[in-house]
Amino acid sequence: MAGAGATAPDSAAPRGAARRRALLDATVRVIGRGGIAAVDHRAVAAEAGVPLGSTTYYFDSKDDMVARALEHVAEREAERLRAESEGGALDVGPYLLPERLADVVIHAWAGDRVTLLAQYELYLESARRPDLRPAAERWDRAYREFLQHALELLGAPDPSRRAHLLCASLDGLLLDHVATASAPSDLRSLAVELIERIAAP
Amino acid sequence: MAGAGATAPDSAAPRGAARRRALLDATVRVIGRGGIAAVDHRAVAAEAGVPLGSTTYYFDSKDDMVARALEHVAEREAERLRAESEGGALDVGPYLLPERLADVVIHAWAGDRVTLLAQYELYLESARRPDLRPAAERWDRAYREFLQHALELLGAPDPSRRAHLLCASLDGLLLDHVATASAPSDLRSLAVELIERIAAP
DNA sequence: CTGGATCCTGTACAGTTGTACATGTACAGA
DNA sequence: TCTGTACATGTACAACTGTACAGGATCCAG
Repeated sequence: MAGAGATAPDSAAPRGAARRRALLDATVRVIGRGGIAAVDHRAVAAEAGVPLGSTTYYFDSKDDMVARALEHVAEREAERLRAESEGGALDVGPYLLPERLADVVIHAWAGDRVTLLAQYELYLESARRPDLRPAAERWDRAYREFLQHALELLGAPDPSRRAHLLCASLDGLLLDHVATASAPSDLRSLAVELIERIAAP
Repeated sequence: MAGAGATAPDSAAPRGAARRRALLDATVRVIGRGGIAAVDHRAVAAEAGVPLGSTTYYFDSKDDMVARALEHVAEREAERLRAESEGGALDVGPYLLPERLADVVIHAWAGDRVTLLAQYELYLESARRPDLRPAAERWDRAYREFLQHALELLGAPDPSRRAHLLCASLDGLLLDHVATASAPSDLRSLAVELIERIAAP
């Protein structure tokens, strides 16, 4: 109680944290629906249901807003994958693992095309803005570690390289899916085949 | 005048065609460097070295400009792949074909990161704008037909499905490459492995 | 040469957008 | 209760952007 902050229940979560998060979610939705070109203070504020002034209170600039939005989704995805990995999502036999893996990778996104589009948009933006690279790289790393773990369970050789390959391939598959709005069942079947082929000795 | 135009040597290429193309190329460069968000009449005009007024003369609107830019790159890519396929680019033995194929897919892009970024940006935009879908689909189809032809040469079963899989996977690999600016030699080696695995019986 | 079509461009302007800031309000600690 | 700090927002404005358009240059058939 003495020394470090005692009475404050949550010094890491200042009062405005919820609103800040709401603004970030709104930014992601705006990007998903209209691309980064559609991001402006007024659109984001309206989407979040807050007044215009809030956007300049929580973010230094428009670029900052986009940068935080990337960190936001990257952090969320990384955490989700870690949780999925530590929880027993992959604890099925090697025969079922490819299906299970495909579901984990796909399912979380299948329902939310807008967020998925925003993720690609932000990922692409990170190719152009060096300040966005660290967050994008953490995201990538979490994704690959997740896949590597699965590949190890499948007994695939050189799992690090295979994870790289699988990460990129599945990304492409998902991009194709989101662009063409293909049927989810087709996507799943293609993902499973891809996983099996890349895991094969 | 009577009947079909006789004297006109090139009724399909009106006088301003070159300038129009220059504007489209400029648009692609602007997109590649700053995303679709960076596209505005003045930036494109400056990039093309033409006055502002030209942009409104050749395009109905900013959206139209972006749409034509997508059609421009899609058409160019489709033609390139068809030419590559009909010229003997793939006429090597099945042992060398994967390497050759990887080179064709990669090499044309390796040198021009900006154009590649623009292509992804535009492809993503086509996921949001229905009017861009036809061009994006023609692009996709040309890409897949090229890959299918190669897969047939490799004796892969179900080449249509495999081409779909390979198309998406290579796209993902390239996206990863362009985002992380990875070494081209790594990219090539990964692409070859992917081709071999997807072509395998 | 003439007339008309096409090509071209500088300028103007209304609408939009990023951002600053003055003016508050809520709340924790003294 | 007082006070400082974080939270909040309406308003203002300079800069930017899309687009219209008047007027001019160039070309070519007749």
